[in-house]
Amino acid sequence: MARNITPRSEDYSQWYLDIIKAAELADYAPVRGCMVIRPTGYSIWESIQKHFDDAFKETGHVNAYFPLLIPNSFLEKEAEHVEGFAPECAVVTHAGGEPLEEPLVVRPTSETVIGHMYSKWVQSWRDLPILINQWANVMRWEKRPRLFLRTSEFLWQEGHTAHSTKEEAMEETLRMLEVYRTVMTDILALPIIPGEKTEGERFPGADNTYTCETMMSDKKALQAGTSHFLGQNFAKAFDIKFQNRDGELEYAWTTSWGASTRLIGAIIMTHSDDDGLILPPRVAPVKTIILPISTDEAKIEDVLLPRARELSSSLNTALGGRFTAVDTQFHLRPGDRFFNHLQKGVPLRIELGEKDLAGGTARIVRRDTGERLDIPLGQVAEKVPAILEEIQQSMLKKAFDLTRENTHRVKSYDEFKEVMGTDGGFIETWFAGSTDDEKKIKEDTGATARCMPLGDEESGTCFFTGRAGARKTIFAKAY
RNA sequence: CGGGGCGUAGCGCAGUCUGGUUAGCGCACCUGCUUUGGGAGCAGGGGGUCGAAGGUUCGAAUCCUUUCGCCCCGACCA
Repeated sequence: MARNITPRSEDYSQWYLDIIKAAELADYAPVRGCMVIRPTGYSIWESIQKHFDDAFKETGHVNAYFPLLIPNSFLEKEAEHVEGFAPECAVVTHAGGEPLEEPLVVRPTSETVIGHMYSKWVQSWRDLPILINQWANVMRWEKRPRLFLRTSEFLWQEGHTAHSTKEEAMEETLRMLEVYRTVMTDILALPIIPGEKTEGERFPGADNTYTCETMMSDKKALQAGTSHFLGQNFAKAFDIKFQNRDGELEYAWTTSWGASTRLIGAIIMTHSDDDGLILPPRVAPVKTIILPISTDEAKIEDVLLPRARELSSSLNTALGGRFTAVDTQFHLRPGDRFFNHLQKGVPLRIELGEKDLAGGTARIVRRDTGERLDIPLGQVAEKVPAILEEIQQSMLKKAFDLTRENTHRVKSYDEFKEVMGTDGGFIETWFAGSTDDEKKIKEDTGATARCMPLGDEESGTCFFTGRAGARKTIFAKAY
């Protein structure tokens, strides 16, 4: 048992923070709400980035970089946008030792500056679509920060596209939602429910927002990524116009979509246990750690280390990358070395000691189940990929099962309140209420409308208003 | 911004109510020896302007005033 991690059942928030500390993922920065992402945490982010970036490239997007500072006036060009973001913007008022003529906003998101640039770049229908993504930091001054889930500065990617037709922009919005769903499910092993946001939960300035909602192990919902159909709102605000095939001027249709370092928080809260982090193999920067174990220094040098390096090399070949590391912390005793990698969530630990060598095997220990296997040395490289894959599938299934088991169907508000007051979790129901109705429900129960799941075109009777034609909606308490 | 906690060694804390030796304990760290397949044992050692600033007093970690910060719970949000 870990002695530096509060049990999850005792204090969920503290458990979450303890894991981040024990796994050395992040640390508090001197400025409130800001965090330092430590090397172990950052390598997870790099892995997430790689999988998303590949998926973006496969769907025809290219990367670019837009500046951190945005003229204050840009934000004000889109009424809903400024209303939504102004309260949480950090503003630069001085530079070069003098007050600035116009304050500069540290970007909370980049729709405005990108809209400005797109209007310069777009003249003809031939200039469309523009399919650009950027990896960047953004700043939103949060009242109540939490490591990875909500920090004042965070890292993310934001895709920004412009299209000549509404249909094409809507297709792009849903395509990228599906890209998110796929990577989050297949790589991060998160049980994603893709859906449409209700009006009250929309991105400021969007006609429509789509989301990937996922359940954490405390049964609360986390918004893991969003894709927005911006209509012509930003095109009109920033004058993104093109001449169509008939020679007429039209406003472009734009989209934007983002996912952030919050995903690391999602991985922690979905998969970890009381011993620390558990990483799904496909996202783990180190998938297997090899620990040579012996008290005999000469034996370590002459026999164990060479065998470990050999094994590491054949494992890397089998896994198609540098995914294996050899632990050389010989100043620590074996127990300390086990816990070190256990807490950091490495999916497989391979112990290579004198006893193993004598038997011609290696001991392989699964992080997710603790299961131990003795495998003949010659077969390790061949068998490990399948074991990792099994871990991946098993973790995803476990997470999906939790979601399924904690999703309740209700028909009335009384039932709704009963469920939220006891079991919690997700509530799946029919809803046709207004934004004010959502506020009332939140005041009463703490739950908010998370999304209206896609692919569910049936309609029913609203549990709150009694109206017919209501849409299937998921409610939950959310991060 | 409201409510509740808390600031004493890297981390976790005792001491504060009732002012009084040189401010303690556990873990971690350093050295040595013994150990070593799931978080070792013994011995020795280093490390503190007690969050900050004022005040009361012969004397303040302790009492008074002000202030800064952090954590948790809410409202706002990826």
